[in-house]
Amino acid sequence: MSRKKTGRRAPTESDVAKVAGVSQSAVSRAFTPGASVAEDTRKKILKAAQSLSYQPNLMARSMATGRSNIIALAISSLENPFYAQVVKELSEQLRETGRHILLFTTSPDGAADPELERVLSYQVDALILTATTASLELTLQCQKTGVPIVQINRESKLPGISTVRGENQRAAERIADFFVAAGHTRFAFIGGSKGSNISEIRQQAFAGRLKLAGFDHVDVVHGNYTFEGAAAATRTLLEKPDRADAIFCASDYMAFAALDVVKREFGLGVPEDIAIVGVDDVPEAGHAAYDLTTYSQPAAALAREAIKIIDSQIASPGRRAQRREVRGQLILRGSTRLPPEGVLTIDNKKVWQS
Amino acid sequence: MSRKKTGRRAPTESDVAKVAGVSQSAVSRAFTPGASVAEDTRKKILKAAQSLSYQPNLMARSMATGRSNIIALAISSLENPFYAQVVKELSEQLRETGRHILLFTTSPDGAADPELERVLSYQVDALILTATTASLELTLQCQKTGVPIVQINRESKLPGISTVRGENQRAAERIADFFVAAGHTRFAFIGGSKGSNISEIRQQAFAGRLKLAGFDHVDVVHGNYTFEGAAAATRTLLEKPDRADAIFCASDYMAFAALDVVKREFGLGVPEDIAIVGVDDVPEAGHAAYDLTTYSQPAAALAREAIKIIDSQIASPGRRAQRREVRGQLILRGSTRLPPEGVLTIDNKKVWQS
DNA sequence: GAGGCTTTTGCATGCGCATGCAACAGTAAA
DNA sequence: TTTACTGTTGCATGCGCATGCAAAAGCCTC
Repeated sequence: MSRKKTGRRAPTESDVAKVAGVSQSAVSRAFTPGASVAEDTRKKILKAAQSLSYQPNLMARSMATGRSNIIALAISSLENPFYAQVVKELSEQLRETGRHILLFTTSPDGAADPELERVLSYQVDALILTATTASLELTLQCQKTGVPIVQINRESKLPGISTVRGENQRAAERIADFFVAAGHTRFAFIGGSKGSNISEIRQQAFAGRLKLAGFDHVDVVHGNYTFEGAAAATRTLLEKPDRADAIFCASDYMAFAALDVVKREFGLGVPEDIAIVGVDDVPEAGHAAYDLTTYSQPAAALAREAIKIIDSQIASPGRRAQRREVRGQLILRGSTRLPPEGVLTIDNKKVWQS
Repeated sequence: MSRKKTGRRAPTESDVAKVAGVSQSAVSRAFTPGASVAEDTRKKILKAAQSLSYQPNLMARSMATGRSNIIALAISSLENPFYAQVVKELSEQLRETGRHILLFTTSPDGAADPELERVLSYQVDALILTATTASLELTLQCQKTGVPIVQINRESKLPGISTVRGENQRAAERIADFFVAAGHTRFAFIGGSKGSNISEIRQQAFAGRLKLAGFDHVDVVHGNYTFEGAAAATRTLLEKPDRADAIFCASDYMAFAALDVVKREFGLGVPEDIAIVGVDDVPEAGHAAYDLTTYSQPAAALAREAIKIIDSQIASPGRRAQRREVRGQLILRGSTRLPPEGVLTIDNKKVWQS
């Protein structure tokens, strides 16, 4: 009876058509919003489809329409809760418009990943990169075929790549101001990888602002956005003779490592001996174990903007690449001491508005 | 010149064929390992493909072959680092065989998610569920069309669903033994959701084993596998008059919440006043901020087994559902006091071998 | 150089769906 | 009743690739 072992193939529109006594195209139209079908026949068709538990074959639909409703997401550092959050937000928000994510985990330096070049084989409607950057080849390919690329949290010199990010410049400056206001005098910065432009922007802004306040030196080390890397970087910092009393970390995740090392390995007090600030405001930053002061970078908003860009690029393919910034704020917790003024409580959170 | 604005369509096999001066089928064969093509023509074709930067259209290939090389992954609780790790492992291991993940984030009770029913529209080769369970309808659909389903870390009563899990029973019993050996006398269990069978298995095994040792009562609360939920559950526990001195949490992530509440909110000492043990051994458990004793459940191995099952089911579709267990061990850290004996140090980690 | 083989190639078709076009039915207006 | 539409339907085709089959081209052997 059955075609082959277990695998009788899934029902197709033709099967439904036969049952409903109509043509295959009628069935197709019944499932195409806005197509021309009489209400009666549509009902008849839907009933037949139901009885066969028919599901449209999206691959075939993609072939016919040239639109797959699949968005490729390339990501590194999934162990960093911030990026896990971004993935979750993107997935949920895309789902609202019936789209789904094809996941590519890559190295932090995505430009070096040949696997990623093959992403276009899947006929994805767009490409989102988070915590990675696109190679030149990939970018050209995408432009040629009209596939929008958006990078979240990584800048790009390449034209044709849109970007979404938090307030890097402003965050770094505010943190510098904040440290100064709280009376700190010796500063350090734990950056991501040396190649990460975002990290460098923060570093420049941080150092620049401190210079204005009369502090010429910032101790800079790199944690490569990993926990172990940041821990090692922190050790380097703390072993120096005139060690910092205020550390700005380029991500919360690295700040957690710094906290671990400062408190447990070196037995120093936070914030008495050393103040630590991160960026992102991941949920863990609010947990008692870390209780980290941080400049927020809302994942949901980043995801939303990225999707908006994609949609606008798909709607009008000629469109130029866009750059968007999402606002955040400095959220005060126990890893820093409070400056004498400027502390407000909003929505049950302490923030700093100098 | 150009077809439409920016979007000149991607080159196809026919385009390559024209350039190489062969037929489309020759091109197809050149890209099909094991197909019959002369070495010369293959080279000629590859060169032509290169010059056009041709990429095969995987949608079309899927249509023709009935195999998409896409695996659907449904997951909830992505904020739990354990599951982030599972995603990462699955992604990386699947990539080695040229397959990719189509991501579905769902609620913990996936069976209630109608969106997930549509997963088969994508013609995925298999379906992996982690931290969720499949509905009956979905299961039937999959069986009908021969798509294997594997659940990671969730049991299933439905036939036809394969499962992969850690040592739930054994973990719970070992932890019970361990608590007793360390001299604890009042026990509590913080479970996941009431519907989670895995959580219940652990609870039963934990309570059962304690009973054997003469302890009849275990305080049970539920944290729904969320941080906030576990924190609330812990508060409930600690407010009781004769509160526990040893808590077993059904996941590390919930254990972190418990630690936060115990230490900061109630100012109790860990492990002096209360010992806490989790399950998973996520990287964070080893971080100084938590330093959690836990029964490990290696994500890489879980992913590997899941993929093995999928492969075997794809290879021989008639195959029955499989159930596999991945071994772990009790890793001792600072959230528990050490029993007088049985403590070994292996690979720089303390484990308990009674 | 002819017959028998193997290897290589092209032709034709199908996968499941969308869609332009023509045929058709139904309705209202003349 | 005829005409002019509007709204529905089916037909035919194409999306890009894989593959069975037959034709063609080599290759060997005698």
